[in-house]
This record gives sequence, C-alpha cells and structure tokens, in this order.
Amino acid sequence: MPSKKKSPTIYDVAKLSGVSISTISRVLNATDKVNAETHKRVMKAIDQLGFVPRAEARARAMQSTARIGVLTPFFTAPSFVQRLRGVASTLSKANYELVIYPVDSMAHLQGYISSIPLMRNIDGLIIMSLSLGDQDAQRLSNNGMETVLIEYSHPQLNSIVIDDQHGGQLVAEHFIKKGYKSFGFIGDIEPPEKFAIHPVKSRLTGFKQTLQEAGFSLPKAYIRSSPYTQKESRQAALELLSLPKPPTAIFAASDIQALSLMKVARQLNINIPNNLAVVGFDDIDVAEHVDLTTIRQHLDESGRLAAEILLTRIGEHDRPLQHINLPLNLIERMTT
Amino acid sequence: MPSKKKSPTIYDVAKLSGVSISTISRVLNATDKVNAETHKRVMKAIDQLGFVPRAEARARAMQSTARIGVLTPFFTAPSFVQRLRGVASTLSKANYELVIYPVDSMAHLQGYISSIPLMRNIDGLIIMSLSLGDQDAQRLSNNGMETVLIEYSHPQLNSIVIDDQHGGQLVAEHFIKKGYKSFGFIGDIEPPEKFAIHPVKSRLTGFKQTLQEAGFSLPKAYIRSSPYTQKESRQAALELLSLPKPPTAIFAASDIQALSLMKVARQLNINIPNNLAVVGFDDIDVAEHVDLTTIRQHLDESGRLAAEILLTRIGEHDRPLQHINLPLNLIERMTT
DNA sequence: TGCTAAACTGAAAGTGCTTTCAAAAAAAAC
DNA sequence: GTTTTTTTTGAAAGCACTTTCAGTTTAGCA
Repeated sequence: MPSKKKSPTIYDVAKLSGVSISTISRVLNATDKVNAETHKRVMKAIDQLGFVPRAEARARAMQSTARIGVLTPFFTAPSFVQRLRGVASTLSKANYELVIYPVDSMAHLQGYISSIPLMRNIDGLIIMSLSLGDQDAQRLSNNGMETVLIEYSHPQLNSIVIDDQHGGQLVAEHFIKKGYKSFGFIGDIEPPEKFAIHPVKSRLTGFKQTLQEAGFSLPKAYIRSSPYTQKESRQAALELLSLPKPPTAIFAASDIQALSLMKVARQLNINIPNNLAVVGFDDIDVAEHVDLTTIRQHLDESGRLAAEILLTRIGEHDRPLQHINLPLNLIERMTT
Repeated sequence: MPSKKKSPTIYDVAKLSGVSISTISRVLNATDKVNAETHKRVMKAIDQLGFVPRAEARARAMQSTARIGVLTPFFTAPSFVQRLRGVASTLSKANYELVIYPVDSMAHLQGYISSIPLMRNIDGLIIMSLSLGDQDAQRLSNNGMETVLIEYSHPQLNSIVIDDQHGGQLVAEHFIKKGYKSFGFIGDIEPPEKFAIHPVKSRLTGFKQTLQEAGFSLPKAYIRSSPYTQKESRQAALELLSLPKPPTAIFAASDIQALSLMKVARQLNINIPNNLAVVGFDDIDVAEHVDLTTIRQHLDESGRLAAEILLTRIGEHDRPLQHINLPLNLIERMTT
C-alpha cells in the first residue's frame, strides 16, 4: 500500500473537508468565527490526516523556545560528556531541549558564535571550554543571549571556572606529604587548537611552584608536553619512564592521560604505587574504576550549575552576572 | 539613536545595498556564488542594519529545519556517548543541528514519541537503545518522520543492530580456545527499566549455548544478574569471586561492568589474567586504556551510520528501509 | 414576503526567505 | 574582433500559513 509522503498541509485539510484554507486557519485560530457544522467537518479532516500546523508547532517550540544550546569542542573527551550530563539532567527536568553544537575548528566556532544569537532560536547558551574573544562576548551580550561560560571567563558573561593552579598545588602537596622525592608531569601544555581552552599550563604552574617552595625541583626533562591523544600520551609516558632515573611521582594533567601513563607503566612492569605514583585530574567516572588518585572537579556539578544559572537568568533577565569558582579536592585512591 | 523599529528584513538589506533579495540570500547561504565586490557591499549593509534572517521564514522556505533529534536513555553510559559522538560528527559535517532528548522514564518516552512528529521541529530522529511499540512505530512512520533505530529493530523503520548472541558466542569460543575451564557471567539480565533495551540476555544465551555445545557448563551460581550501577556490579563481582570455587573466566556483559569486576579482583589480589580472565562487551574508549579484552561493536560507527542513513533518507524519502546488522569482533588484549 | 444586519466563507494579498530560470555581463577561446 | 563559456545577478515562483476584504448565506424583523 502506498505510504504517506509529506506531512499534510493546510491545503490537504482544505481539500478533504471541502472548504478553503482560510476556513481551516480560522478553525485553528479563531474558532468562534466558524459555523459549528463546518468546524466539526474541518476537525474531522484534521484528525483524519493527523495534521499539525507547522507554524504553530514552531511558535510553541521556538518562539518561547524552551531550548538551550551547548557549544562544546568535539565532545569526545569523557570530561565534556560528564559535564553535558549535568546540563542534560537539569534541562530535562525543566522541560528544555538540549541542542548540541560540536565545535571542531576555529571557523566552526566563529560561525556558530555569529549565527547562534541570530538565527538559531535558542534562549540560552552554554559554552564549554572554549575561549571567546571580546568582540564575540560583546555580541552575545548585546544580543541579549543569556550565556554561561564553563572553564573560561569573561566579565560580561556568566562563568563557572575552577582554580587550575590550585589543583596543581594540591597534587604537589599530596606527593610531598606521601614522601615522594622525584616528580614528573605529563600534559598537553601546548594549546591543541587555538579555539580550545588549555588550562593545563596553570595546573603545571601550581604544581611546580608548590614543589619549589617546598625545596623540590621539577626539571625540564621531567615535564612532557603531549597532546591529548592516546598514542602521543603514551609515547610521552614511555619517554618519561625510560629515562635513566625516571620520576617516582607523576602528575598527569587529565585522567585520560593518567590512564595512558598507567598502561605504559604496566607494560614496563612498573608497579603502581610502589615504584610510581600517579595523580590525574578531573575525576571522570572511570577514575574510580581504576582506582586512580585524582583531583575532583565535579564535572557533573559544573554542568548542572551552568544550566541552573541559565534557567534563572532566562526567567529574570536582570539578575546579576555570576562568576563561580568551583572548589577542587584531591581524591586519594590506590595510585599514590 | 537606539530608536529601533521593526527588525530589518532581507528587503531592507537589498534596498540599502542596491541589489536584489536573491543576492542577499546568496551571500548568506552560498557565499561562493557571489562576486567579492558585491559580497562586501551586502555584508556592510547587513552589519549596518543589524539584519538577522528569521529562522522561521527560513525553515519554511527550505521546508526543513536542518535539525535532527536523538532519543537516548540516560545518556550517562560511555557506550551511548560514543555512539552520540558518531552521530554528532556526521551531523556536524552536514551542517545539521543535534537535539538531544534524554529519556528517563516510560512516560517521558511516550511524551516525546507522540509530540515529536507533531511538532515537526526536527527533520529526522534517531532512537538509541529504546524499545518501541508497534503503535509508536506506526505513528512515526505514518507521519513521515524519518527514523533510525539503534539496538532495536522494527520492520517499518530503519534499524542498526548487532547480533548480541553471536557476541556471546565469540566470547565463549575465545575462552575455550584459551584453555579456560570454568566460566562465569555478570550482567544486568533483568531489564533495568521497561523502556530500555536489554540485549544482555542474548549475550548470555550465545555464551552459554556455545559453552554447552563444547561440553562445558555454566552453572546458575556462576551467573550473576546485577544492575548496571557500579555499586551493584561490584557486589555481584565480589559474590562471584568469593565462591568456594570461583570461575576462572568471566564474561561481563558490558565493559563498565568488566571494569568493576577488575577492580574487585584487584582488591582481592586476584591476578588477571593468570588467575582470572575477563572479557567485556562494547569496546568503549577506556577498554584500550586498561587493556581489557572485549567484543568490539563499533559504537562510533553505529552512530555515524545512523546519521548517514537518516540524512540520505531525508534527501530521498522513497529510499528503501535499511536494516543493518553490524559485525562484532573480539579484540584480544591483556585480560585473557 | 421583503429587506437589512449578522454570520460565514473564499479569494487574494501579504509574511520573509530560498531557489530556479533565464538574462546580462564578463571572461575565455577562436 | 567575434563567438562561446562562465560567472553574476534579478525576476518570479514557491513554502505554509495568517489576515483582510468582499461576497454569500442566513437569520431577524417588519
């Protein structure tokens, strides 16, 4: 049997019920102006076709939109996902739709930023881990697009950040307290792409500074900059552990990289934590599974918070901007 | 001077820049087809007026919204995320927006299913790991909403599935080949929620059957049904490994549960793979990091495929339905 | 029964944009 | 210096409705 093609339009309804489209429109909008008899006939046709006026749907779904967008790089990394999860759960409760704009190039970002406040009909925006130029921030702000930045901050927009440097400090303190003497660092210090944020430098700074203040050193040779990818992280880890006198305590700037490090250590038969201590950063879900000591940054919570801020500001546009600094804490597990 | 009138339309821009509206539209959509000179003039006019194309009018003219939706259960599990990633990358390339509808209850699902085709604010729908009643499938199909099901299939809609039973078989064969003699199983056999799919039973069936055909047995006591959560998986693992004569080879129905199992083994000082072999299912990203032997089901690929099918069907509505069965293969790493 | 006001209804003119088609202009080929 | 392509551009035809304006009916009332 022939399947129905396009969804029915007002014309189809008109034809089926034998009246003009104007009448259909009236039935839909100003019921009172239509004869009861006709009204019934039209309704029957509408039901029969399963007709839904698109404009109305659009108005319902778009004008007062109930939809918020999230700009996120790649959203491949577990940390993004966990944040997204926080966002999603809050939004879902409030009956908001979640539109995701994966960013994978600078041009992409620019395109979104310039078109989002305009064309896209969302009534709020969350920007995760992406740096934003003054002009763009200005534009968003001017256009009245409620925005929350995560992992980046700008005076004109709401933001949620963590103190990465403090995170590095926590790690150093932990290592010292545990009695380790020789330290290393793995992380993608070089910004992987211009458009993405790289808080790794701050983590390193905090780590290094604290060590130095305590009288320890972090030689250049023990600092490996490696991109986020598995292969390269592993390469960096291998190099670090193959040094004549490898460090005994390594801080990996992300849990994923810590995992790579652990994998290499396993292959080299280096026992963790006896011969090597590892601390990660993020506390992603799997960190617990593999018993990784790490810095917890409450990823879910940051997402949840971002969504909540957005929602309240959408409700009351004149609420003051919020700049939130989320606390960090070290979760000690089995790798130190 | 901030005396704003009506928001400018494409006509205003046309007048100001001295070209026709078609050209404006072209500048906005197909930049390459416009003379550089003209392009610049138009852009200037656009900026000057602060012109913003109205999404509604645009969608109407294009008869499409360039937006597709994904229905997914609590998108917390890594496997969902990886699939989503595949979807996102494909969609992003094709310039489609991705709207996520997290489903966390039966009512939720129902609500979405019945309103989505009506609202018509998406061009296509991907439904991940959710079972769909005949009526709902019918409704989607009738309403001409292009849909792709993942991990579930229905004759009236496109679908992408894997052969879970075969997966179980692969695991059993691998164990046997490796010389293991005593087997166990951990997985959430009981459907966690009515609305979610539970392919775990099939995995178990394939596993068990193959073992039996090879002359081995899988006693009831060695089959632990446990929900997906960490805590309960761990409990199940603990019970299994604490038996007087624990199995030496365990098949975990998901990688996450395999991780829990590995964690418990570590705590009990059971060496993997010498004293215990573990095989997971999914091959999520971290599986490689922790060197878990597992069944790869190409999560990314399934997402990508789903999106591609959707896109081509949106382009040509009369393309035949596709029912794809994705191949499974065992990736041997260090846990067996 | 005749006449007017009220109640309905349809034709057609927007709405703001995309896209096709063909003309005009510019560039390339002869 | 023509002729043929190719590139640009504008006119006009949608898209799916809403609304205005008039024409028809119908109802109300002498």
